[in-house]
Amino acid sequence: MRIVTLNANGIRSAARKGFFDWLPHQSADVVCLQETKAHIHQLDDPLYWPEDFHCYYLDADKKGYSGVAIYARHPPDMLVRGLGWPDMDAEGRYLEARFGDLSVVSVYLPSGSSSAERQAVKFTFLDRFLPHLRECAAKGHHYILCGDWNIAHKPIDLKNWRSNQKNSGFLPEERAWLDTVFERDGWVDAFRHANPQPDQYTWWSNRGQAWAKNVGWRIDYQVVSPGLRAAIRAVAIYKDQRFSDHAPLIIDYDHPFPV
Amino acid sequence: MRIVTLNANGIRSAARKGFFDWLPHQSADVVCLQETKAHIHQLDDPLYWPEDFHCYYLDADKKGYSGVAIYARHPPDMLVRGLGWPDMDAEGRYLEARFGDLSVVSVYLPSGSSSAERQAVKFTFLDRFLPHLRECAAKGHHYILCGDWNIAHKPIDLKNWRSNQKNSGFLPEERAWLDTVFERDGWVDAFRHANPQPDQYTWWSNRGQAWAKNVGWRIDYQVVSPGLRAAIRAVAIYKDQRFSDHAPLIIDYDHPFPV
DNA sequence: CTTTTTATG
DNA sequence: CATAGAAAG
Repeated sequence: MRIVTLNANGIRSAARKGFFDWLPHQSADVVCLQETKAHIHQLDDPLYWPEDFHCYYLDADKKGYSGVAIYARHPPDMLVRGLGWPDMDAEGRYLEARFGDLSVVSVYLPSGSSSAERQAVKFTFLDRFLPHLRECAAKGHHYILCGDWNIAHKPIDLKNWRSNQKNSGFLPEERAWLDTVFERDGWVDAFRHANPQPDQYTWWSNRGQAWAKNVGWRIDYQVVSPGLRAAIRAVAIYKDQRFSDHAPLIIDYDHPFPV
Repeated sequence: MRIVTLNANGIRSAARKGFFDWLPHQSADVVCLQETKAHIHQLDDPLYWPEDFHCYYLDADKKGYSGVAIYARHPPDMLVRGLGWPDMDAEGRYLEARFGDLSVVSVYLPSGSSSAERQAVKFTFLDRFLPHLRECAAKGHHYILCGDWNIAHKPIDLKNWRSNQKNSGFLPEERAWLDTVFERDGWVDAFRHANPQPDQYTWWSNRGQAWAKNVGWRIDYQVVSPGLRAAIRAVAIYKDQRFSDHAPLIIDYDHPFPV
């Protein structure tokens, strides 16, 4: 079972850069996208409805902003649109597809980098999301939460950790929150579980020479429930092409895809 | 004496397209620009202050909107900024440089194409500009009024005159106003005086294949006072490079440049 | 620095 | 269709 996640930074921009030429060659079972930045009526081109997938979009109310999607090779038994939080759901941040005993989620956590107000929104999301994760855990089935969590967990997860300790995305409170998710509650950072190497990033600023110098952050995750830890087979960050300021995170699982 | 006029559709865009590489080779005495679309503090690059010229900018209050400029090889004796009409002057539409017995003007008449409200503004400008022209004529010295008048005068001055009779820029009232300027008041359309050929345009829509098919309009003029009629020596519309959706209009006059 | 809007032409 | 600005990341 192969799952691909990508913050597209505009699905139409990613399309122009060849994402939909690349995708059919990935043998993906599920594809999770974040920051589609489009309303569904702007995606009438068949390009945005790739063959062999069942495609679901959840848009923000605001045009050109946020938005998540899931493409699934097999039709899900159920689709969950949003978290039941009207303020966050208006921003198109959470889409869940249930396949038998497995849920795959495409989630886009708020960025706090643009203002103190947006950082407060991010903290509010974190405050509410932890109980949500605990409800998921209590359900007793498998979860794979794919997406842009907008937090680098540890110093190994970004190039310049010292200078970023006061910047959104590597604040002590944000890191402590991820500690709780991974270390107390037992969720698994699938990429890091399989790859302990440094310099493994999924996002590079567009400013300066960040990409050329690999000055990046690992803020995109596949976070899996404890029962899937042993099923993590292979992990990869795809950097041969650039569809976005983020790179696709591709993970293979032994767990059979429920059909 | 050579005078060049161009609606730059953004002086920074025209710069990217090589306007300031081309300009030094033109032996221009005066250069008139319209739609600079920049505030002067955004033009600190020396590129925008070409050597061998005295450079004057008149900006609109609104960022990125309208704005005119004059570059003069010799320093003018006097510079007139605006027409004394606060509403129009806030839009950066009129800059006059006086050299001895000659005034050279860079003028950008309002476009009416975006709304009925803007068409009303255009008509208001026309209503006030005719008395202004008569005041100029009464002064008894020479005038060369360069710029984008946003009106094609006669059917020969645009490709599709029949279908444009209800469109701003070729309305009967606008054409009649130019009739008054040229036929009653005796101002001279210098390009047409020297070149009676059809298909001589200075603006082409960016939509479709207007440029490739030469579906254009002649809406940029050098309008000269009657005493300069006999001094019109050579006229040209420069189309070898494209700096803008408008083309430079270059006219040589026998009248010696007053220094 | 980039994507996507919006206003304007 | 293109320029430039605004909002957001």
